[in-house]
Amino acid sequence: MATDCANCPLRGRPLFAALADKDLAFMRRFKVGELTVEAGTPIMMEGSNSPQLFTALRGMGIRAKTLSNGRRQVVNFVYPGDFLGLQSAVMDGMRHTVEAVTRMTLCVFDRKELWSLVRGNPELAYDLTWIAATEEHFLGEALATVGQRTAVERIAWALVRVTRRCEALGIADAGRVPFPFRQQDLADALGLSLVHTNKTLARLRERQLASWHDGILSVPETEKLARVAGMEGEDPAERRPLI
Amino acid sequence: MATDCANCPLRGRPLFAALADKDLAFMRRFKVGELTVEAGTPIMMEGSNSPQLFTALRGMGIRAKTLSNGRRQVVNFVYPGDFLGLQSAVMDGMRHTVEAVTRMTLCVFDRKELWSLVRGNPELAYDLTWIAATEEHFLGEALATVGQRTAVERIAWALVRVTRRCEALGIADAGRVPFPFRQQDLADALGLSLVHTNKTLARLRERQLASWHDGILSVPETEKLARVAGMEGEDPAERRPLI
DNA sequence: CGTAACTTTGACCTAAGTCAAGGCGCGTGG
DNA sequence: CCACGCGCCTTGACTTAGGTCAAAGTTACG
Repeated sequence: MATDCANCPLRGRPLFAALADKDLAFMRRFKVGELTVEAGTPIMMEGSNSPQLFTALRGMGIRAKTLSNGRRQVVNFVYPGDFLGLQSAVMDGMRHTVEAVTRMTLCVFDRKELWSLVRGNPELAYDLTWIAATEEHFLGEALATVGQRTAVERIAWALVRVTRRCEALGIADAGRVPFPFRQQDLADALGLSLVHTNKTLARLRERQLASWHDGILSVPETEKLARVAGMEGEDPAERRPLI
Repeated sequence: MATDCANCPLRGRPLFAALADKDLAFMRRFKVGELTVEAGTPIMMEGSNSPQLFTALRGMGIRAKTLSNGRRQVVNFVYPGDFLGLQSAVMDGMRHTVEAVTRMTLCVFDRKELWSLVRGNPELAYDLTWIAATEEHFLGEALATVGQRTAVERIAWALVRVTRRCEALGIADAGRVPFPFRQQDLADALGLSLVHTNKTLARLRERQLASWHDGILSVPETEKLARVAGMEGEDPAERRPLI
């Protein structure tokens, strides 16, 4: 049975901004159900034009796009609270694939109602723009990372981002956070080869900066790793709207 | 003297979607003036929180961010019709620098009015989201390019994108389009070194696929270059809203 | 137990980076 | 009016970070 938005397990987490009562009411109407998928299931396909929008409630996934030469770029790792499908709604058709990596539960919205949401509820329309702009910002950072940083820096950057995100989500436990992906996924996210990713991770492990086993990433001192990444100047995950 | 939005030289270009009369009226109120800056002028600074938003009317520029190690990532090339400052408005403060590369004319809007725009005019709010989502999509492509393509492919990709953009804008003349940047800028956009960029451009020139002199890029057969880039599956610049 | 999906390691290779030196056009000031 | 300085492009010689190939561990599962 579906959770009521008012009792959403995510809302209230430090990461998410509070929502006014009337906006919550609107959300409730907008939400059409919940979807649970097994690990490995594709949620949205590149090119497809899904009639649904989602918010990840539980579990993790991957956004990726595949080039015509067969190579794959992981665009982002999906964690609870992420909104999926805005591109497909606003442009026409999805521009990347989203796939569940663990079992996931998703909040389902009706795409057709998006317009009525924008029309009827400016706060939520603003939040939507906020989300898109934030995603844009993230991709800018990722681009700068892949374009300008070395392998160690890239990996350190990614691990720090994930750790911070999980901390803000409240799913971190003493520097230990869920990271249920394969090394290949991380490699594809950072434009590195699997082998080099593996070796670089080994070096970070030796230096006691990060270890990652069995889907658990553990970064004892985020600050140290952030210094390795050369990300001193960066803002640590700010509060975001939850739709 | 400022151009009236109704006579905007851009509106009406094939690239841009038409705007309803009442939305135009709204735009007119939203617009507070015009700004002309000389080549080389920074328009928005990383970290700053400019009280203005802009739409590029004439001229070209660069969006870039600088990492703490001093390396620079060019995030995008700015052409007429691009909206500047959404990030700064919605998040807090600009996340990258925007700099004029030629003399530019910008349409100026009052950031404080953004909220009233979202509230009072759902069409425009939707367009705003559209713009952010499109920018996000572009950055995803760029990320995939820098992460997964070789040097030749990257450069070919960038040149094709610019050419297509200019064609849609109606500022292309038989495959010749304005591209007033330095090789260093292109290199920084693609995560390549200046030297390698130069040599790769030379090779494309020899193969008669693209030549670029004195700020003019000329791509005789976009399709051929697109094939070199490995971008067969890609959508050729769709119609976008102009704000 | 066998096999399939990941990770790890070692040996070798190459695309792209770095360094360094010239070239070319333009603006400034002597 | 010339020269010299500066910003940008070009080229060649050499180096290297990271890629590719290949094989052996490790688990998990049927």
